[in-house]
Amino acid sequence: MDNQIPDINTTPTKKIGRYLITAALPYANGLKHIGHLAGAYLPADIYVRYLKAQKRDVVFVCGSDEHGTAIPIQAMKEGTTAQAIIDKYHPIVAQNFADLGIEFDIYHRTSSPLHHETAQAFFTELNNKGHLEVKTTEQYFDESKATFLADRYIKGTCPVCGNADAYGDQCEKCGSTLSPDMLINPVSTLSGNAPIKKETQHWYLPLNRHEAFLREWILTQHKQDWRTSVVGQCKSWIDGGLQPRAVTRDLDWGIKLPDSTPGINANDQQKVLYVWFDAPIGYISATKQWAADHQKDWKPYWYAPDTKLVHFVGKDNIVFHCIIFPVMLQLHGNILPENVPANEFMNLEGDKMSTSKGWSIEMEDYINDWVKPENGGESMADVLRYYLTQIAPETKDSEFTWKGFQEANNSELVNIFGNYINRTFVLMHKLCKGKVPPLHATLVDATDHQLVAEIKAAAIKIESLLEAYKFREALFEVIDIARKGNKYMQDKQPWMVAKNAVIDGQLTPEGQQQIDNCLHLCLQLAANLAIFIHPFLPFTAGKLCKMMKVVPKMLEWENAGRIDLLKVGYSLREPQLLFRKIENEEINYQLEKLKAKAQSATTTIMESTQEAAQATQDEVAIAPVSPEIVFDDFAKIDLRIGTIVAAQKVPKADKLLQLSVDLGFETRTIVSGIAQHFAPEAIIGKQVTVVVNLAPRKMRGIESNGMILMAEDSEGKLHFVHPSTAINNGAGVK
RNA sequence: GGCGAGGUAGCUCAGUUGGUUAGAGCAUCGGAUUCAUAACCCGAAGGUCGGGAGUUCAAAUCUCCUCCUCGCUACCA
Repeated sequence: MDNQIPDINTTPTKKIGRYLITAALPYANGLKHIGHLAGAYLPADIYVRYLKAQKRDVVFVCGSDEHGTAIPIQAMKEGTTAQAIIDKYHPIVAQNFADLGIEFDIYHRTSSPLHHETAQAFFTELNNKGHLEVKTTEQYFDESKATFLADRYIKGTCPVCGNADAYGDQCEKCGSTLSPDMLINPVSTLSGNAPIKKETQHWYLPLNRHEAFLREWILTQHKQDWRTSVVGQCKSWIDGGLQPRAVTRDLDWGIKLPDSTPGINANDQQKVLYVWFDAPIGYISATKQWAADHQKDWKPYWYAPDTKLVHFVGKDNIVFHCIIFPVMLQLHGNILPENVPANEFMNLEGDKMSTSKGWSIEMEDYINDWVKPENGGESMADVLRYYLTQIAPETKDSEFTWKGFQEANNSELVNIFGNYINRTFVLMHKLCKGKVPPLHATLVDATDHQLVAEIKAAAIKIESLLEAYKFREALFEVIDIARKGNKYMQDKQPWMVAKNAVIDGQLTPEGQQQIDNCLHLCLQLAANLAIFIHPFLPFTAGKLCKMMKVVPKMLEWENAGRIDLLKVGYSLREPQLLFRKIENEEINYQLEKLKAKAQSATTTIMESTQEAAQATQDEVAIAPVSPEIVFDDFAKIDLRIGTIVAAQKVPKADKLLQLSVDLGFETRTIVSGIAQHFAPEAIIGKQVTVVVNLAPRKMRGIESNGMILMAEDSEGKLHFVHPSTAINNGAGVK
C-alpha cells in the first residue's frame, strides 16, 4: 500500500500490570437503580474494558452482599426467609447488570461457603495476631427468644420526631441516626416484649491505633492522585477521631465466629461477624472463586506489591474502602488500594433518588422499557451507559433528567456519532463499490494529514483520561473525534466530487482518487471509533465490528490511532443504524410513569403507616401501648400550662431552642428540640403544656428545667399541646 | 454548630503555578449545503465566574466575611 502517512503506534511501551478491580457489593435486599449504576458499576466496567483492551492482567470482581440485619428485615416485610430473599435478589441483580453490559469476571455472593471460610480465617488471623480487642458491654436482650437484639430489631418511639415506629439504628420518618438507648419504650420486634439489658462481649477493630498510618498513607501519599472529595472525606473522618469499631454482633444471620476463637463461650453461639467486616472480604473470596474456576492462582491479586487494587464505590462507601478495609488489609498482610475513585450522588429530575419513595429508575425498569428488540435492544443499553457517563457525578452531585437523556441520545449519539458512521458507509457503498478504497499518496493533502494527526492525538488523550479515571471527559473526546470526522467529510465533499469531476458522463480517475482518499480515511476513523467507544458502549462497538467484518481482536487498544485497520479492497457490509431517535412521547411517558410511581409509593407508605397505627391497637407485637400504670404513677407527673415569653436558638445546635416559659409561679428555662419546626420569634406568647417536675438536664451546656409536650401529625410536623382557650399560667393539667 | 465537597453561559462541565476581549459541547438563532436517521457544515448570540470586602499594576484563580446545595458529625427527655 502506497501510504505516505507514517503509521506510528501510539502505545509504544507495552504496559503489563496486574489489576484487581472491585465494584461495591450490592446489598441483596432489593433492586438497584441507575444511581447505583452510575456511581460504581458503570465506571468500573468502562475501566476494566479499557484495561482488558490494553491486554493487562485484570480481574473484575463483584457480588451480592447478603448478610446484615436488613436482609431478615426485608424477609419479614415479604413474609419469607432471609435465605429466600437473597436467593431472589441475587440472580435478578446479576441479570440486570448483564443486560446493561456490566461484565464482571465473577459475580459472587457472600452467602457462599467459600466466603464464610475466607472471612472466618481473616478474622482469626487478625485476632491471633492481637489486632482485635475484646470488650464487654450491655446490650438489649429478648428473654423470651433468648437472643440479643440487633439495632434493627428494636423499635420504639423516636426521641426526635415522636414516630412510634423508629428503629434502633434510625428513624425512617425523620431520618435521624439513633442508637437503641435513645428509643423511648423500646420493644423487641421478635416477641413484642420489652427487652432487658444484658452483658455481652464483642471483638473490636481498634482503628484509633492506626491513625498515624492512615494520615501518612491517605493525606500525604495520595493527596495528589486521589479525588479531592475522597481525600477530604477521609481527612474529616480522621480528624474527627477514630474509634474502635465492633467487628462482631449478636445476630443469627451472618457468618458465625470460628469455634476456635479464644474466649468464645456458650453465650456466643449467636455471634456473627458484623456485615461491614465480612462484606469487603467478599472481594477476596470472589477472587478465590474466580481463580478456582479458571485454574489460576488468586494470591498475587491480593499479595503482590505490583498489583493495582482499585475500588469503585459511591461516596457513601468512602469510609469503608479508604479507612476501615485498608486497615484490615494492612493488618492481614495484603496490598492496599491504589485508588478509590468514588463518585458523588446522582439525583433524578430535581430530587434525590429513593427506592422507598418511588423516586428512582431501577435498572430493571429501564431494561423492561427500553432494552428489548422492538425498542432498540442492546443499543438502548448503550444509550443509558452513554448518558450516565456523560453526567457521571465525578466531582459533584449530578442530575438525571429524561429530557437530558433524550438530548444526549438525539443530538450526540444519533446526529454526530451514528450519522458519521452511517454517511461514511452509505457513501462508501455508493462511490466505492462497497469496498475499502485505496489511499492515493500523490493526492494526500494537509486536511488528510490533519485528520490522521487528530485520530492519533485522540487515542493518546482518551488513554490518558481513562488512566486518570476521568471517564466523562474521555467519552467527550470520543464524540469529539467523530465530530471532527464529520467536519473532515464536509470539507472534502466527496458527493460533490462525484457530481462535478465528470467528463462525458464518466467520473475522472482523479475524481475517483479524491473520493477514495476521503473515504479511506473516513473508514479508518470509523474503525478507530469502534476501538475508542468500546469501553463505554460495548454493544455499539460489537455492531461496528460486524459492519466492518472484523474480529473483536481489532478492538485491542494497541490498534488505537492506527490508520491501516481496514484492508484496501476489503468489502464491507451494508450499514445498519447504530442508534434511533427518541421521541418526545417516550420521554413524556417516562415522566408520567415516574410521577405515578412516586405517587403510589407515597400512598403505600401512608397506608403502611396507617396499618401500623391500626396494628398498634390490636397487635402488641408491632408497637404496643406502654405497660399499664396506676393512677399514682400518673399523679407523679406534674403538668402545667405555661406561656413562652422568650425563645432563641441554642448556639452550635441545629435542633435546639432555648425557651423561657412563664409558669405563673416562676419563669423557667427549658431547652427543646423543636428548632427545625418553629422560628423562635413565631412562638413567643404561645401557651404550652409543660412537665414541670422532670429532673433537670443539661443540653449543649444549658440546663433544661422541664419538657414541652408536643403532638406529631402524620407528616411528622410538631404541634404544641395547649388549652383551647387561653387560661392562667401555672394551671394544672389532669 | 463543626468538618468535607461544590456553587462559572438555558443545560452538562473545562479553567493548570493570579495576566491580553472567561472556554467547550448540547440547546437557541442566522447562513450555507444535501452523502447521511428533515440529518450534516459554518457563524452568531448568550456569563457583573453565588454575594460582599481586601491584597495586587492585574483575581473565576490568593485572604477574610457571608449566602445556598450535598455528605459526614454533634445537639434531640
